Amino acid sequence: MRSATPAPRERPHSATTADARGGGKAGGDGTVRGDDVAPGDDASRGDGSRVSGGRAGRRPVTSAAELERHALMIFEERGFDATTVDDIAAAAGIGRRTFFRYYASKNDVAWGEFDAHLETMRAGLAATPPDVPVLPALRRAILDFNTYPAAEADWHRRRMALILRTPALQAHSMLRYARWRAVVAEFVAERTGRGEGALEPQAVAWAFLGVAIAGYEEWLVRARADLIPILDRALGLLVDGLERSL
Amino acid sequence: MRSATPAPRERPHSATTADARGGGKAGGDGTVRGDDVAPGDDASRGDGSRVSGGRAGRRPVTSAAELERHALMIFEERGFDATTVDDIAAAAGIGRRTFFRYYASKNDVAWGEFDAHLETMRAGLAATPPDVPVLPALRRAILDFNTYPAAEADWHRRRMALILRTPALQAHSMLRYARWRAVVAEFVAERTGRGEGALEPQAVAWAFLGVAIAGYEEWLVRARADLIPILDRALGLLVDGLERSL
DNA sequence: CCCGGTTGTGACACCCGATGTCACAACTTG
DNA sequence: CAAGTTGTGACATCGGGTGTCACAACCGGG
Repeated sequence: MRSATPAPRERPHSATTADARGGGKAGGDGTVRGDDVAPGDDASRGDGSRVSGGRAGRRPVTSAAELERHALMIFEERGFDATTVDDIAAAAGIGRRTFFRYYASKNDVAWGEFDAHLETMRAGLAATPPDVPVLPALRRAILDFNTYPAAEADWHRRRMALILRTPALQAHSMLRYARWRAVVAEFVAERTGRGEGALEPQAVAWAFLGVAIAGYEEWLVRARADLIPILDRALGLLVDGLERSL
Repeated sequence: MRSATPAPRERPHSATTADARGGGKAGGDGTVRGDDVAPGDDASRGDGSRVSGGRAGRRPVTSAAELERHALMIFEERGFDATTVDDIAAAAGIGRRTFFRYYASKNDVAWGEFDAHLETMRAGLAATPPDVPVLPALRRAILDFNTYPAAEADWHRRRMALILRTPALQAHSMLRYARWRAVVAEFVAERTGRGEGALEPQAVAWAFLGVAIAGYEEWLVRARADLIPILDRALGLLVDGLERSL
């Protein structure tokens, strides 16, 4: 889901991209930050064969996933705040302006294709048998939502560590969380026959979001632990009642 | 707590402040946004009497509270994003740079003296009799924390509406919430004998934060409702157990 | 093989939030 | 009045984000 690198082609006329500095009214001397990295270290195709799937127009130079990889590595190496968009763009071999066509902001890179993933949770909740009570249904759906193939576990951990430990990203994540909560609230509203904006669905959504994040933070602290059991314990606090669990 | 306007004095040599535009290398034509508003509409003292409390140095031209008032009004009128820091500074009759000496960012204006207020909650929790169970103690403390004098109710509503409905502020608020959660978690940790960073204290803090915000949102929707009963109902969801309340 | 339509990129120009620096204003105390 | 202290304003600079426009690269069809 995360590695769909499009068919790579060799880059003709790539001479200009080295000095790809956007913005900056400053007529200065250049301040070349990133070095001229090849856009992808994937296997390069020798011939100029046409592999395009009948799609019109110029082929993308990179992909959102590849940008995300570059960005995450630089973030980890230099820190999120100290990394400029130009750094990421240069590392990916694209211009600054192009970066913003893949991601709306520097913050958004960290979350990748969260929204698409979220849709699967919505669908999963909608498909829950009606005889499963609301809270256990949520518990199950949230666990599923956060279940990743083992191969991606390390990647996921690094991504979440970045998100949950960088203040700017913590803040920005609120907007993602809002959509996540909307999905949960929608389900609770439908199940309990209340309006989606009513207190109970919203409160439940908030509460589940909160304990889930607490679970994530616990997971990040425990070096080699599995996420799911911890998350399950956190969700259990709500499902079984806080009082009984303290 | 919020209205401590310092003794106003007439402003000598105020001629320059009209064109108080900071930054901007642009040698453009000016783009004068805010009009030259008087810094405070409070009663002006005629004589130049010395009322200072023995404090050395130049007296502040304005105050954080006054800036907050100006800012909130402009935000409501023009929208948060469309309001520039220069607008606020101009309205308050100060320079842009001076604004940032009162508040670290445009976002921070909205929250005012939240941190100071938070300390009282910490103290209140610490002073809770040990025979009161954890969850009811939290419920009580949170209600107290959000109890404002009736005179400030409208002000508080407007402030929270701004915060909870402006994406940029929603995001930024995460950082305030983190400190709020830390206070709650500290209390729970002490009561339950766990580490402050352990899963349960953090989860409880998150959950209470969440339902409290849900309560606030409900309050904002209901035009003339009181905050406290709604908030109490939201907190009750956790204290009494989610399941029993759905 | 050129031609128009489509899609992606790069350069340029700007806006605005935020920060460091420094000179100067205003006030207190001696 | 001089010296020390505190607040303010102007200047310069950085970096994220956006609109615009020309151009590149690919498609199909004539």
